[in-house]
This record gives sequence, structure tokens and C-alpha cells, in this order.
Amino acid sequence: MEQYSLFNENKKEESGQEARDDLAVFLPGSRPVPAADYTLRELAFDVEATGVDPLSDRVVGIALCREKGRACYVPLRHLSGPNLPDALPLLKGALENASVAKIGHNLKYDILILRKEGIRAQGALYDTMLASYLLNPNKPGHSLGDVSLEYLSHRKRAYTEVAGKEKSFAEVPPEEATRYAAEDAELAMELRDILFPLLRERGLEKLYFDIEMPLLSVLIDMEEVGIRIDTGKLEKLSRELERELGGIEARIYALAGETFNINSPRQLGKVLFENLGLKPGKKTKTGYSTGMDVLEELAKAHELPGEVLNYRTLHKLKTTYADALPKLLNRKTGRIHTSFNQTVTATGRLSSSEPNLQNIPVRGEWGIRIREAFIADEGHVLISADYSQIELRILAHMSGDRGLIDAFSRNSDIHARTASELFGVPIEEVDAGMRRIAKVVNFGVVYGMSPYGLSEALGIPPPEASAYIERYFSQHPGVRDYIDATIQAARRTGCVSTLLGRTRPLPEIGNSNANVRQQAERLAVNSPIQGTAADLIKIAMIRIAKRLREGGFSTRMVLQIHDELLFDAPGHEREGVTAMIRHEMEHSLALSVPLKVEIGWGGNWAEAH
DNA sequence: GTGGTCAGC
DNA sequence: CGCTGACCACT
Repeated sequence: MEQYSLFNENKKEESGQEARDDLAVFLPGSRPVPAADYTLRELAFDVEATGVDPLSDRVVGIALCREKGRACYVPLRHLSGPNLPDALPLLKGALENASVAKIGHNLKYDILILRKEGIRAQGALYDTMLASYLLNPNKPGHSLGDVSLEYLSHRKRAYTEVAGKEKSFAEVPPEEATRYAAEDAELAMELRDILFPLLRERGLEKLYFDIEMPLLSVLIDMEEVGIRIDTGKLEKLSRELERELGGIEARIYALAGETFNINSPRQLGKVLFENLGLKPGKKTKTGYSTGMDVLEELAKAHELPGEVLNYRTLHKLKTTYADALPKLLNRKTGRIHTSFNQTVTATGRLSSSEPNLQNIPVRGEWGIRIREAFIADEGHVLISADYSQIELRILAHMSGDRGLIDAFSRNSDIHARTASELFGVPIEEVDAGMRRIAKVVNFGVVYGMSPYGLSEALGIPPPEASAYIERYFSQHPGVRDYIDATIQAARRTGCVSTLLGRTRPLPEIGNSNANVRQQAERLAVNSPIQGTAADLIKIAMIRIAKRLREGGFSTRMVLQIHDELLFDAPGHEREGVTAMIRHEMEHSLALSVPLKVEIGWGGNWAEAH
């Protein structure tokens, strides 16, 4: 790839002139270019920046490619020149031109960082990372290196390996940077030409253009907006947790007769099972298990395990939430900006990281206090909208089971109804214990339950769990037949798919090892359900974002937590957007059962829930 | 880097 | 029994 050129007025290399001609075609109204009738229809680009966080870092340069075989790089802020800062406003024209399609790998990053330069990319988005994900969501990574290796047999060099210890791309001299940056833009172009025809062949084109591509823009907005946090509240909480932990720690040491690291499962195992002589329940690969279920069992025989459970809970809340969240405040916005990853899960769900805002505590006194630290903007409220039993409703639709459809059509308490069937009592006579078991069984169905798994979850012997499962399926033949048919189809095709055609390959479905095969069979049951729920909320997000935008609302979607959406809304917009949000969520897909959404609001996330 | 544990859906 | 990510200890 020696034809990559550097936009550099001072450079007299052969490709210099041609490179500037390339630049000219990106710029409406600029001087004529040799091929005067040439219209730029699409542009692959790759933004190089000082780091990997688009909300804190600055652009260093931009690589461009408009056709395979040639690409160029515009250095903007390298520490050592030459830089072409004047090129940025020129590039803005092409990037903001909606009739120029944008091609890139992980466009969310590039588009977010360009926004800080006042550039708002428009037009169709061909993201090769998203395409790779739809083609194989099982793939462990979808970096440009991973995808190029698989589809182009191209081994991409990382600039850091070549440049040595450089930390920021700004420290790489422009001429050297050109080799790597321009290659990335061209790789995106080459991958687009391979992956998008594949999407079409595999029937995934609609999923891309109707769901993942528009969702990408929604996620960009959500990440940019972020969410407000009351750091003072978290700091106070942290100090209280510190005090509590100190007390528990002292009691644990007194009970143990020695000090040790409570956070070390190995040291804890030694204290519990060797020093105190308690009975080990389960084992792990490396030694005694000290998991929650084991400690709960041991708590019946000794005080210490209960204290450890309490210690673990509070320590987790302190380190993972109370202490960690304030550190991730963005200095410019004063808010927390998570990263929503669109290409991680095997089922089509999103994931959230740095920080993960999809696992903020919701239960318990201390957990609720952490949610109270997620607050609305001044004069705003947080609105939480979550789907009620979305996965069971999807199972009802996909299986066509009469009992489930009937239950949801009547809007009955599904767990109580299952309990009434399992225990053979009228629904009014279902007690809390029966309902608890039924709830676990209902979850089990969605997870592709096995007697062993259900027995573990309920803490009962496997034969008893088997009896529940058999009873459930005898009363829900539609579900049983659906599961059988799904596994059959998976054996035949090697994959399963959601209502919208999102597929997940199941390479182990015909494995000769029973454990491995049964694991794949559980995935065959669960993935279409979990994945359809993911499709459904994605559609709702796209439609809600569109209506908020077109309606000129100031309400912003801020978080998605799998079956819940969280909004930050001015008080006066609350009633109006609540009705709209409910409508869009309940009608994102027409199923054979109604969808139900529960909505709450308040000054903080705990109140809204 | 891996495994154990636990926060969420 | 499904899907994640973060923190900790330990090698």
C-alpha cells in the first residue's frame, strides 16, 4: 500500500497533487477536479485521535478513502508537523452531506469524536463492525484487525507495535501515521464491498438498515447526553459503607479468631472449612466454593458466613458503584457517559461498559440509595418505562401456546397462574411460596431449563425439579412442541433466529458430547426469545427517538437496560412523552399477545422505578 | 491473564 | 437453567 498519500502542501512527493485533487472532490464548490463530472457518493473514513475515549479525546487526523486501492490521510494535530488544520472545515462539507454515504469500522466512535469538532455526520452509514456482528454474533471480537483477518486474510499492523511505546497517535509523525490510518480507511472500504453483499445473501440486510443502522445514531445521541449523578450522595454513601464494613470486618475476625483477607475466596475457604470445620457444600476447580448459595446454607450452622455475605454485598456496592461512578464523571459535561456496545452479545442485546449502567443495583436498602444518586437535570424528571414479562410474552407468541396466550390476553398474574397449574389449586389459593417456585420455573422455561439447573435454582433434588418440568410441559403442550421444533430446526440449519431474522449459529448442536450438545440446545431455546426481546426494544428506541426529534421535544433517552428505557425529561413534557413512549413500546411489534409497559417518574432513578 | 464472585436483565 | 461487565485475588 505505497500509494497512500498525505495531504501536505509542503510535500513534493508524486502523489501529492493527486491527493489534493482527491480532497477537492469532497468539497462542494471547491475548484474543479480533473474528472469534473465525478460525484462523491460514498466515503470511507477513519478518525485518529489522542486516545480511545471519544468523549475525552481530540481528533489527530482523518483518513479518507473513496475507492479501493487508494486512500489518503489528513494530519490535523500531530505534535510534529506537517499538519493541515485548514482541511477540517473542508472535510466538514463532505461529512455532513447526507447524500454521501459514510463507510467505516465502528462508526459510533468516529461520529462521536467528530461532534466535538462541530461536525455532525449525515447520510447512510455502512459500518463494517456492525455487519460483521450480524453475520456472526458468536465471534469473540469484531475489531478491524479481527474482521480484516477473517474476510480479507489481511494481517493488520497496529501502529503501536511499529511505533514502539507511543501512547497517543499525536506523537506519531504524520508520514508514518499515514501508512496506518489510510490503510484503515481502505480496509473499511474493502470490507464493505465484501460484507454488505453477504448481508444481502443471508437475509440480514433489512435487520441492518431498519434496525442496527438507525439504532447506531440513537446510541450516539444517548452516549453524548449521558446521565447526571449526585456525586455528593455517592461520596456520603461510600463513607457510610466504609464504617459498616469496618464493623463487619471486626466481627468476622473475632468469629474467626484471626485476621485474613475476606475478599480472598481461598483464604475464606480455609477459615470456614479448615479452621472452623464447617462442611464444604460444593467445590470449584480450584478449591472450596464460597458462593452465595453455599454461604447461605452455612449461615444456618455458624454466624460467620452470614457476616461474610453481608460484607460481600456492601463491599461490592462500595467498590463497584459508590467509589467507581464519581471517578467516571466527564469533566466537561459533569455527567456519566456509558458506552453502549452494539456488537458484543451473542443474542442481539446491547451491553454497557465504562461504566456498566445496565447493572446498577435495584434491590435492598443500600442498592436503592445508589439508584437515588442517578438524578434528573435541573427542572427535569427521570421517566422509567419497562416491559412487563417481555420474554414470556414473546414465548407465548412464538410458541402459540393457548394457555400462555390466554393468560396474557387476560392480563393475569402469570407466575400465580403457573403456580395454580403446577400445584393444582385455584389461583386464589396460591401462596407466596408456590408463586416463588412458579416464578423460577417460568424463568427456567425461557432459559431452556434442565432438571439440574432448576434443582440448583430452587435448592431441591433434581427428581423434584423434573416433576415440576414435566407438569409444566404437560400443561403447556404448545411450549413443549415449540421447543422441540426449535431444536429440530437448529439441528437441520445449524442456527436459530429471532422473529426479525437475527441469527445465531449453534456449532455444537450436533456435538457427540451430551453436555456440550444440551448446552447448545438450551441456547437454541433461549436465544430466539432473548434476541426477539432485544429486536423489539431496539425498534421502540428508534421510533421514540424519531418522535422526540420530530416533535421538537427536549426529552432525551439516556439509558437502555434490556427491557427498560430511561428518559430525562423537562417537567412540562412528562405527560405528553409518557403517552408517546408507552404507545411506541407497546406497538413496536404486533404479537399475538398484548405488550405491557410500566412507567414511573421522579427526581431520581429510584423514584422513577 | 484467569477464575471466583456478584451486580443487573 | 440464558445474557452481560466490574472488582478482587492470585499466578
